[in-house]
Amino acid sequence: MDDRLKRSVGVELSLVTVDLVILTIREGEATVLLVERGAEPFKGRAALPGGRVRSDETLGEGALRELREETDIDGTRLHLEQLGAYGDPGRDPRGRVVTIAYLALGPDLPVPKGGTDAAHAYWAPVAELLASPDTLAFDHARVLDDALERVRERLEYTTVAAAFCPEPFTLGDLREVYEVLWGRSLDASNFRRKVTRSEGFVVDTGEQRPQATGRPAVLYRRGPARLLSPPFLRPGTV
Amino acid sequence: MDDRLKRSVGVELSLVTVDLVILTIREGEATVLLVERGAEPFKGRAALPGGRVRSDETLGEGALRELREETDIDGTRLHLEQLGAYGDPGRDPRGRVVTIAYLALGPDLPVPKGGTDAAHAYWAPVAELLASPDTLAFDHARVLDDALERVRERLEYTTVAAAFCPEPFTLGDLREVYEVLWGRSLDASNFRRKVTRSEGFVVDTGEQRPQATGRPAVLYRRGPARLLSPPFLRPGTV
DNA sequence: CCAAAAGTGTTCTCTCTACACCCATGG
DNA sequence: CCATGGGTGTAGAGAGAACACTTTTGG
Repeated sequence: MDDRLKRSVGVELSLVTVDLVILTIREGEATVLLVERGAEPFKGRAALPGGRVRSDETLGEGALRELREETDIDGTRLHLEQLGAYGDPGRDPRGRVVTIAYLALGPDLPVPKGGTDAAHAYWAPVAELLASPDTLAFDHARVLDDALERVRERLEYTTVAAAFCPEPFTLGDLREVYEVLWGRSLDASNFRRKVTRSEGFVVDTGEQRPQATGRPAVLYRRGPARLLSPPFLRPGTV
Repeated sequence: MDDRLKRSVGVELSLVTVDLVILTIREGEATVLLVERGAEPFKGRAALPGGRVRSDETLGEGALRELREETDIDGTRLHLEQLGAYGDPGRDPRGRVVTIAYLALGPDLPVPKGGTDAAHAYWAPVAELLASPDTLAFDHARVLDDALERVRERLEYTTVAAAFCPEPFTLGDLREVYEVLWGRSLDASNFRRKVTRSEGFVVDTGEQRPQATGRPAVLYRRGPARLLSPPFLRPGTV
């Protein structure tokens, strides 16, 4: 921090942090990565991973660094986008703390246990957290809520759903992402048409994967398209 | 700021500001409210109105306060939403400054001249600013760019377009908002059907307004609906 | 053969689009 | 009467919803 800045503004400074909402699908449930806080405030409570932004990095770089430090996940392979800023006075008992929340979406990833900073990181089902919001430290329940709504909306207008699937994936895998996050079942045949007719959403690998039961499914990879047009609107929002 | 916080984090603190992108339509052009900066850095340059967030207010309250102080506009009657956080190192020569940008949409408003803080506030056409981005201080050209794209998207999925029209307004007025911001002309009859069939978008007042030329138009007010479903997709995005 | 999931086809409906056409006003 | 913008009607194309039906595997 530049000395001139400190002098000119006196004590009107804030602590700025980044928090990460890292979502994935595990065993048919939307799941978020949490850490157990090791320091006050909220020591011992569950919280979103995050930390202070350094003065020589962008907000996005800070998010990637915290992701690596706290969870040992390489974020460059995840979908990462800014969710918003949270700065209500009183959201942190220490005083004014503004946090920039980031949304990270990825396939089910193993979280290393033991040895590292990430030792205390674990996956938790989103549904339970939203049902009892006081589980989470700070205003993280609200951040999580906003993140989920953002994801549901992103599924409608973009191809990010594929970010949840480890490659290669079947159209059934992809459909499960929508079904879990939207909380409703979709017609498999209409879903197939929608996805395969959206240019650049998925790419056929030519390979197949035998299923636990039923006919083997063709395997796909993520395509180059990022936006869905026309969009894939949630049924029942009308 | 709590003393504990200052001690615990040392100098890793940032200045947090809010910046406002206040958009309106004036004479058929998208227009943004700017101020001439009265202090370094960028003294004398055009910039988005904004300022420091106080420690006892929310980010949104800070945005409303700055709006009032710098432009004398009562923001409670505008559409106000958070756009995002901008915090690249180097965006402010004084050091690390994180700004939370807010988007404000409203009808063409008179800006008071003289006497107040708002004396140096004025409307500027957006097109010229985007064509020569170095006109604006800091990274405000990028913020403005993001704001415009956000607005164009909001027009598709929400009823905010009506926020640009002083009440009561005609469907021609409303259509102009779309045409100006999307940069293309729309079929008037299809537009009418779309709007009047979207429940709660506009409310018929029963009154009429004589036009400069042609048949008088029915006057409407904003309806209670905030979301458009089905959305009103931009033509040609496909 | 049966269950289950993949994948195809069909029909109905709704929306968007384009464009023709009528209405009401000022000049 | 004419130009102009408001407002209505209509035919065609395309997308989505619902659902019947076929295919391909494991058990």
